[in-house]
Amino acid sequence: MKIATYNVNSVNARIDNLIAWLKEDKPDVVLLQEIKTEFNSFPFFELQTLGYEAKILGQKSYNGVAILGKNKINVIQENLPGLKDDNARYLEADVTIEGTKWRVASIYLPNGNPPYNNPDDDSKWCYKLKWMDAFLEHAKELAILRQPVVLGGDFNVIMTDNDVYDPSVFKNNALFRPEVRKKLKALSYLGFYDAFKIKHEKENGYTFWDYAGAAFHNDWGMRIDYLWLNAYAVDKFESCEVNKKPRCGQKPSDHTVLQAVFDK
DNA sequence: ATGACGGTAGCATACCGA
Repeated sequence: MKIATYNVNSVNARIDNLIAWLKEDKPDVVLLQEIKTEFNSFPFFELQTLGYEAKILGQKSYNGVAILGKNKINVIQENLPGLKDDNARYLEADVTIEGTKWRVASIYLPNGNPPYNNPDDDSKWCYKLKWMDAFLEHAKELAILRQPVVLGGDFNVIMTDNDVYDPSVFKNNALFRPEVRKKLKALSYLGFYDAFKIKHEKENGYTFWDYAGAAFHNDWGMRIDYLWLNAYAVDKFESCEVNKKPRCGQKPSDHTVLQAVFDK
């Protein structure tokens, strides 16, 4: 059983890449971020042809999250409870696979910059902190579920110096400030495990490389996409890998796929 | 200190991302 997360940077601009990857890797559940489209323009048909049902929380131009599955998807939560949010960034569902009901969420956490490039405007930074607080409050509810839980997506947080090609460049960046690192770390105190780090202590695990300046070629990347597992999911957990192939071809997203394999 | 590149809306160029 394979669960993957992929920030596609527009599902319609990426449809060929997405289909090629789905055909090759055949994940059972896919968490998509930045689909950048609403319901009427989402490629439901193309995905159905490959055997995937899709549930989406869409938005025109920006943001938007989706969950794809080979099995029936029951949406549990659209947007975070207790947060008034104009952006489509959170979708949670139950998916039953071979008799086990999995709780999954597709998460697109706010970027939070400026103040990095405009110290006078802290609105986006404050929005990120508020969003993370609402997410952690909700994660406390998810932490008591007695079923496997996988929280995946683009968290827009670089947790350690090892997770970015040059920590000094990102010192004051909203992705790397101590406030957001501390908040994401709190997820582990709630009993969620960083799937990639369980299996890979030393590897950088980059999931994003900027389009500009040959960043991918030079491996100037960062690890900002995560799969967080509760204890029930860890029980079934077998492996977690970054798949760089979707970042290599024609017209790639600036992110790539992070996937985890489970025993049933 | 910052948007090179790339996507969207919509038709020129502004806004957004990390």
